[in-house]
Amino acid sequence: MTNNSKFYYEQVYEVVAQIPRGKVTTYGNIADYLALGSARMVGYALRNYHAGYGEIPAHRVVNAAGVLSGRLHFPTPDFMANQLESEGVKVKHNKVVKIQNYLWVPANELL
DNA sequence: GAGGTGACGTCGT
DNA sequence: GACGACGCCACCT
Repeated sequence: MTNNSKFYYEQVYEVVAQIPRGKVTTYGNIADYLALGSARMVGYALRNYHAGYGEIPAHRVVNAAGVLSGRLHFPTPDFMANQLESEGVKVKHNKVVKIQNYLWVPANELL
C-alpha cells in the first residue's frame, strides 16, 4: 500500500461514526483507542474529512476541555454548537457543559 | 529535501 | 487552581 496513512483516517471516521446521538468524545480518547500516539492526528483526520469521505458526526468530537475547537472548520461557526444542542448536549460559549455527563469513550463502549 | 504549522494533551511552575 | 511551555506525528509550502 502506498497510502497507508489514509487508512488511519478512515479509522477515525469509523469511530466518530459510532458516536451515539446526544454523546460526545474527545480527540485524546480516539487517539488512544486507535493508538495513534498523538491527539493531533485525530484533528488532522477530521480536517481532511473535508475532502468528502461522507457525512460523520464530527460535531460530536471536542477537545479534552470540552471546547468546540473545530467549530471554525464547519460550514457555519454555529453549526457545531447548534447541532449539539439539538441532540440534548448543553453548550455554552462554544464549550460543552458537564462534558463528563455526555462523554463517550470508544475503548469503553466498542471495547 | 528541509522547515513550519496545526480540529490537542500532558507536565511543570 | 490557573497559566505557560514542550512534545507528538502527518500534511503543506
